[in-house]
Amino acid sequence: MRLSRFPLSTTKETPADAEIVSHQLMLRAGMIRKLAAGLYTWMPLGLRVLQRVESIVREEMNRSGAVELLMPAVQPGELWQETGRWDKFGPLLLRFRDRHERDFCFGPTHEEVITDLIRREIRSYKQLPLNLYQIQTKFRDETRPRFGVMRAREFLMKDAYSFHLDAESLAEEYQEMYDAYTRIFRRTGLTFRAVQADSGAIGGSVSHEFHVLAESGEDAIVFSDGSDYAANVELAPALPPAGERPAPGGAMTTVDTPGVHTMDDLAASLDVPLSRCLKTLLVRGSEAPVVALLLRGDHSLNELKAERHPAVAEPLTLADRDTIRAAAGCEPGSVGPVGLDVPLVADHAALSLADFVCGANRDEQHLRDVNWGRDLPEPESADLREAGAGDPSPDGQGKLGVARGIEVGHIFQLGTRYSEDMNAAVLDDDGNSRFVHMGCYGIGVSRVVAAAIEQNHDANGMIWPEAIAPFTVAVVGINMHKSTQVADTAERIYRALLDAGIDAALDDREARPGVKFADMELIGIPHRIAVGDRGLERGQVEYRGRRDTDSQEVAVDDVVAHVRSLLQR
RNA sequence: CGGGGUGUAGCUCAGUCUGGUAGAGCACUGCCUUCGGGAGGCAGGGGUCGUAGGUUCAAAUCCUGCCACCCCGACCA
Repeated sequence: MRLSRFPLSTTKETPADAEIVSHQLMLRAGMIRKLAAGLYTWMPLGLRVLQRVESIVREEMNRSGAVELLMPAVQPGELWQETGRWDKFGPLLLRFRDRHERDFCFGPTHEEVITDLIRREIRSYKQLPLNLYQIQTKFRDETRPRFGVMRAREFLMKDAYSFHLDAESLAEEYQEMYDAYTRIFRRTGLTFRAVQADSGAIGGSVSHEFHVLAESGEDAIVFSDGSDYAANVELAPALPPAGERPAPGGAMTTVDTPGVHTMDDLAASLDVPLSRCLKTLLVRGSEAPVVALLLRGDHSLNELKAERHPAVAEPLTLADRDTIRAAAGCEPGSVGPVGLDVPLVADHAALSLADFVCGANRDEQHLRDVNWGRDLPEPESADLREAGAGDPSPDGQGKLGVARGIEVGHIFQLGTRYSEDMNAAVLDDDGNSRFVHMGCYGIGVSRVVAAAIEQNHDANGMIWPEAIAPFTVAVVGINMHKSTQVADTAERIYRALLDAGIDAALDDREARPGVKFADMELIGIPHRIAVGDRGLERGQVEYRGRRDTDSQEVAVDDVVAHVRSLLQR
């Protein structure tokens, strides 16, 4: 590509409405342009990256035996009525009517359409297993689209659906997809992790998310340093502490704690570690109006775990100030379990405390040296807290570390949920009709692009992994409109790179060198060859990798081989 | 949906408090100089100041409604 004929449109200034670095850089580099909230045009530069990701996904899906098709983006509402999701999906589903007043929606996902297709097409177990996928634009009417294409309303998704006679076949295909996803994300050059994810009503570890690791990720994931255990933190169990609870020491006493309303205040004012304070959270109960959840002061509540506890009402609702005063007789900062007449559920770690500090259920007072069994009854125990760094791994091997990730892929065993609702069945070898088992497998293709930037950038801009870079090499002509020597050499190198099968850009714009360098760094081209009169006098050009701090001189005739050797690494 | 914020040139923003002829930088066009790390000079084009109404001799500025966008949260997978 000759950049003189390519609509590159970079800016020095960061657009005011972009919050995260990938969004800022994509706008500054001219990769995307906003049309409306959550709707973006992919400019030629951005589209090149998007298509590279798309190609990798397509190649590996095909390699895995999945077969590509393309379904309509617009879907009839009646299909969604069949599965009950017309109502359940709520405003996330963009609905509209055609001229005959029939209901339609713009597809946010395609389980209904593909299941409808399969029930018409597939009659026999001999036609199974089958895995069909598409790469297509989806629309989800998010209440708050944000972060550019990271969470857009319209986005590009690869969605695959597999169909099987039984659960065993589904499990095999699931593993096939797990392996394919691993190859896909490995090929993009990104650092990623597959983690166990919330599997909803189905149970077992039959759902995995694939996360690109990045500090700015919205999800926390935990992983063991002693095994391959990795999970979304919302799912990771926190093991009960090993060892016996220490014996009680001195008698319980009441202390005045004026102005103390937070756990940090409490630990500081009484000079006890946070880990020996007890946090009491009042939430709405499923039977009792209020239930107290007890946690160690340094632990935080895992909302998913709390919500799944039978005593807790769904959805999880923290008690408001009035409810707290009615139940405990004090302000939120002084609530404690001693003498509190509501059901108590204690996290395992909280239950192994001795001589702890907690609220006294009187304003501005707390209790010291409180002990389970002695000063109050032993409460029910449960796993309520968020697992954290340093915790033992749930599989018993190693300790947990915590990282942040961006969810770019999700694979799931659906079972017969949709096939039953929509009556998608085949005949087995005994002639019996059986509902097909289904799996679904998604990749947020456009989100991968943003995630790649979140993970790979510096003060000068983006740093693309070679596999998804918009161009692999930039040939920058220094003042090439003034020097035929430079123009000819740059042109020759550019053509030689193309002939070698390397995706090169020739920066033949009539711009100053500093502008060109800055642009090539902003748009993150992995390799750069600068051609200028100064070096050509000695038969040399300059090579510089995007992460390098210095350039190196390479003979004009060797530069293509030089780049090629770097690419083969 | 709740809370907060912002709407002035393509972009980043000043001007609004205290009403009185629409501004700067970047970008863009032309000319000159310069040109191996986001050049300088001169000249120029570009605005119904988000929108509708109101107050006023006079509104970007004050008042009211509406719209759009952004942030936090809840929601969603």
